[in-house]
Amino acid sequence: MPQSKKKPMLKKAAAPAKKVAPKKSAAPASKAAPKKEEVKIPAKKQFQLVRGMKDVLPRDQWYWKAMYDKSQQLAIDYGFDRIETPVLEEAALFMRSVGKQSDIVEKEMYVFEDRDQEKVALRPEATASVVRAYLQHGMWNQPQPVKLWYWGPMFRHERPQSGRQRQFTQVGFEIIGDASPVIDAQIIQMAYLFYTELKIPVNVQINSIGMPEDRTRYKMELVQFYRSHRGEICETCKVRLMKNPMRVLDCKEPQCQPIKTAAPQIVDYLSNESRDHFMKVLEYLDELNVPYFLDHTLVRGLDYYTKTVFEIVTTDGEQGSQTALCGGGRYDLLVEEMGGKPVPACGTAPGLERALIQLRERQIDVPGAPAPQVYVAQLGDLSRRKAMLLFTRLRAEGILADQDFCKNSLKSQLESANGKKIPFAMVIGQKEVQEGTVIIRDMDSGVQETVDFNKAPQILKRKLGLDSAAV
RNA sequence: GUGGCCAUAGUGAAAUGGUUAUCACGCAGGUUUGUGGUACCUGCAGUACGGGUUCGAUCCCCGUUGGCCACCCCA
Repeated sequence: MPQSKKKPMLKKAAAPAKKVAPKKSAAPASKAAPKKEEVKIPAKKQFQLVRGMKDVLPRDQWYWKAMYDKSQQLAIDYGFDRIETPVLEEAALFMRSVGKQSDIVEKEMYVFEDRDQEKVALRPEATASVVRAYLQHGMWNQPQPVKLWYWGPMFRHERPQSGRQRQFTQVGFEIIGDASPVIDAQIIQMAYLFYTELKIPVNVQINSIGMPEDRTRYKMELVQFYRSHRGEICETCKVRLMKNPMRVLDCKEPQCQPIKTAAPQIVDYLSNESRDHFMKVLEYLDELNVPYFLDHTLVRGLDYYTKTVFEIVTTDGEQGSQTALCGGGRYDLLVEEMGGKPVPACGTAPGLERALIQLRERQIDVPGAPAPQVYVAQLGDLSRRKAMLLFTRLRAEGILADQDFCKNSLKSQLESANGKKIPFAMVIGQKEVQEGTVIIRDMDSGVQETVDFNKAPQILKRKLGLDSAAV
């Protein structure tokens, strides 16, 4: 018997298909216009999330709100305007900006043809979209720099882990139209404040990768240096040397560490201009009391970065897993590369799922749901009507009341009130309806008082210390 | 993308190649539809999916799906 319990619903769904036709020849007969691939729906299927996707459940909503509020506050304080760009863009946009060779585009991007055979992509990041919008809407005609912030889902097809999903959320701050190191410093400060003001301890790691010319000279030196140590380095590094030399600096193989430390550093190959810029950024950060660690091995995976690059990482190195909470940097060439005039820019993008993990693990308090001040209980249909009316009046008075008018037993209603630690309960039964009264019960002491129905809200206010006369 | 570990009610755990898969929390209801916190009773809910081995699989094997870890990379 018990087994049959789940089936009815499923049966219903399957029923039409069942008897419709002898079916063998049914398929060819249909018009077969755009030739759809069949989506098979197994009869007993338990639907699960698509890999790498996540539900945001009620228990996390207040964390999300705290992060959103913090982002918005920073945006307002620093004079950013909100922008929202679509999740879907022309695939070529990211190939151009993020880089065709980059891992993000090459092996992680969701690219597909839509029904018009248009090549589209789910955005793997949003800087490219923001720059696209800057150009498309002629924002260079506005006072420069243009400061924009966004919040939304990004998509990368990677192997999921904790703190790494295929759909994840980023908030971003972009400043387009100014080359000054002040901008870099402010962007970094904002990212830093985002975490520290949420009580998440973090470290800022910073480096400058200069302009392409600087890098070309550096890469030659680096390759030459590594060649002279060819015997000592790991296999992957040998490959990296050919494909993308600067990646050797990311290597975690123990055998490569000594070579890495001894390797030439990019800072020594910067042009005077790049070097001055970097020094200025550091000076501003000193002045702003934003602590940072210079990390000459920090190179980032997006092709568009120039000069300043930085990452914000967790301070607890518990597991090596997903310590990078936020990345960012300057991208002075991107706007031009995307078809605009040469316009310098700089930005950052905190990853919110990773911040969320920190908030949870550190059990950081964030503002939660406002607590109900009174619970309205009723017995029977007649009193339920009065109780509903009372609830409405309480609400009009600005008192947050809780209730379960769908419940019948007083016991379970008080149980519910107790469970939520609500300080007062109001009880209406037959007798009270008759008398035009309502019982106010102090849930802590159990002391009860019968008061006039119409005066109940005011009396409760007094008990709650909200008496307007007292103000 | 590569490699490894894993999958039992909503949650956290336990158990077994053979009757009805156990416990706690949770949720619903009850202990004379008028009183919560403690107590007691009842109920709800599960072996991810598909295949194989077997007389018999939740347990062993394979595949799928999903999670986790490391790498790659990144947020």
